[in-house]
Amino acid sequence: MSAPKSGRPTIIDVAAAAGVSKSLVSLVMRGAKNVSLEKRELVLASAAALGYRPNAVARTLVQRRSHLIGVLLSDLHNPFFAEVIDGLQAEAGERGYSTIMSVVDQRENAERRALDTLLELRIDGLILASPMIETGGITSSSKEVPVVLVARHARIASVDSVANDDPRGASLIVQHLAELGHRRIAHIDGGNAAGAAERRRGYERSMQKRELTEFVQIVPGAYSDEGGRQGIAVLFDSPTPPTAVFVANDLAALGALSALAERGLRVPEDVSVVGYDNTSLAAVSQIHLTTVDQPRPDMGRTAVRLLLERLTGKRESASHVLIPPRLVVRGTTAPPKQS
Amino acid sequence: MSAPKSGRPTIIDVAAAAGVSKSLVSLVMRGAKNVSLEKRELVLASAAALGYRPNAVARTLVQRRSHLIGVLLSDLHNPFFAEVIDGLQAEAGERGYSTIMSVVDQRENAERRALDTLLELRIDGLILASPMIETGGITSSSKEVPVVLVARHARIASVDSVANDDPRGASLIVQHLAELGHRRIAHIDGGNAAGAAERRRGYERSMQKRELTEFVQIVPGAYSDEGGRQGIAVLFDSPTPPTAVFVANDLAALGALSALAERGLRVPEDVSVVGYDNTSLAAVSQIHLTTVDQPRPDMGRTAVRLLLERLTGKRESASHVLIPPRLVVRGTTAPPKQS
DNA sequence: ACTGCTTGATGGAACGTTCCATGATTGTCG
DNA sequence: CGACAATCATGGAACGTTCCATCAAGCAGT
Repeated sequence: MSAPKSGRPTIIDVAAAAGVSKSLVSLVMRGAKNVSLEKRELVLASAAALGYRPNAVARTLVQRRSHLIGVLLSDLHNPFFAEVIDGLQAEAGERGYSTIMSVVDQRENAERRALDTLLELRIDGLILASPMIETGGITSSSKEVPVVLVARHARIASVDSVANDDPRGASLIVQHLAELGHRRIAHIDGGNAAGAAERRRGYERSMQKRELTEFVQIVPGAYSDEGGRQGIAVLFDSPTPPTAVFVANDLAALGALSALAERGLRVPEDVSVVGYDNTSLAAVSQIHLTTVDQPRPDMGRTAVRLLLERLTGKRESASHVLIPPRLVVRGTTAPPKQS
Repeated sequence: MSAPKSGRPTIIDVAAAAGVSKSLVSLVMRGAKNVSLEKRELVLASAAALGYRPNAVARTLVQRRSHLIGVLLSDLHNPFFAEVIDGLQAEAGERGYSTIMSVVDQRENAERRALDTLLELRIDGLILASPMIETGGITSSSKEVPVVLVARHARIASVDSVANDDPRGASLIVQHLAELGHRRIAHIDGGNAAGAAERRRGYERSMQKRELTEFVQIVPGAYSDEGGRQGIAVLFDSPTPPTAVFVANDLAALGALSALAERGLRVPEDVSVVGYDNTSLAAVSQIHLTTVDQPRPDMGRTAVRLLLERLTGKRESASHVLIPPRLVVRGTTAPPKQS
């Protein structure tokens, strides 16, 4: 009630203004119910008048929990993660948690530093949407807070994970193409990028199950424009080119489409092409690529759910969730040409 | 030295283990120089042995500053922001700040809530990469912490901003096309989306300056596939179609390309097309769109720099920075057909 | 009228740091 | 040799909350 005081008003200033104890102000701010209506309104009025804002830092210190979930993101450019984050953020919000994200760039130690920052802020849990981080860092973090890995299969027992069922996605593609009448279905793979091995394996097994083993043809590629181009070069310089190509991901599929166009081959009339990931690129009308969609928001939501199960002590053992993918048929697939 | 104590080790535990005062441990952890080598190593050894990690929450409370920059992001899907964030994060890191991001989704009050969370965490400054937030929210936040607006022109005196020089970008496009020999240069605009008015104005003025006023032709569109398609329909149903089209942004330019292809018009042989934004789409080899690039990482870096100028009290008045764009010539522009 | 219960309100300790004033030990210089 | 710095180390207050034990007042039951 004397000097205007510098800095932001605290609970104590509000208490003084309202003529009550700081404890009571605390109770009101937290919405406790054992407070008389009269005092509650008095306190709220004083708080509003002073422009009081609760200090989450002080609260975190005394409660020893922040209600904050840390998210480490390796790459914002990959539109894949944007939707994972959407789901993640929505689920966290509904459960009373906020998320704070740290994006990691390519520089040395950036991941380590970002991780330290998050852990020093005393986040309650950590979600890693980062394929690059080394296993050592993950396990050591998981000693301090629960950790969930997204979009990457984990071998680590102390850590939960949510990933796409890549073999299943590959099998959906083979099924679609086979049902259209294709038999010469080739695969341009993604090298050793995340999920590439699983997609390759899924393709192979699915071909075998359909007794198309003799038509299995895998050529090396990469998750890039160039990777797709090279794959097409190899496949269509051979004496027995395929009638359909399953390319490891959408970006590579675009490269494949370009390379086919340059060879004068029409899609889908001459060759069918399928990608993987259902990136925004695939939906563009000029491209209109048949591909496989992963329910990305679901993956984010599931990650939060797994984390909270650990936080509330509902589960002790690691849980590894596989999310089923979905085929999205667009304009790059059709029955094979009658020859 | 007695019971193992539950919870994480604190500075006091380290002090006890090393047989020194907590103040000394604090000095060592902060890298102060008035500490003997002997004690420094002793403290570091104990800290490592206990697995001590500094608690940023306690530090923030006593220092009354968090060294945290809050970033509010309206839309992760727009690849535009991904690179802004890259620059932002890099610059902040170099200046000893960490960033925490909150992504806002479409739900009611989401922005308000995200903003509150950030402010309650006592961030030192706020960067808004969010075209949707209402002006009222911005000004009231700017009373608590310095605020910088990215990629949106501000009329607010208390807030700094960094934006692209859209009129300049538009003029680069007109210049490029004019130098190729085009005179009938049309513009498909972006309605009232961010920057659209500036691009339209830039186009118009630049045409006038080159004495091409009689060829100015603006048709309504939108920042979308469909917007571009509609623009093409209007332009090429007219008796005097243009030889070149400047489309308001890349996505709309894609729609325009599709629509032109459907009409049997070749790009760039029959018509030249230019987009704006240099999104990853534009670089894809199948599209290879001539467009205008905004130095997005620079915009992020500049935003942080503006913020820190305010934080350190180096500047009091608002600063509004315009970043110059750059023309990226690819395969969708060529000299007009001789007719 | 006394006990015990409920409701509403309170003061003080605690959370894990940093900062400040001060203390102890040594070295330097006239 | 005494005074005075310089160097290294320390204890306690403060930061803004929450939590806990406690208390005052009112009320019901016997």
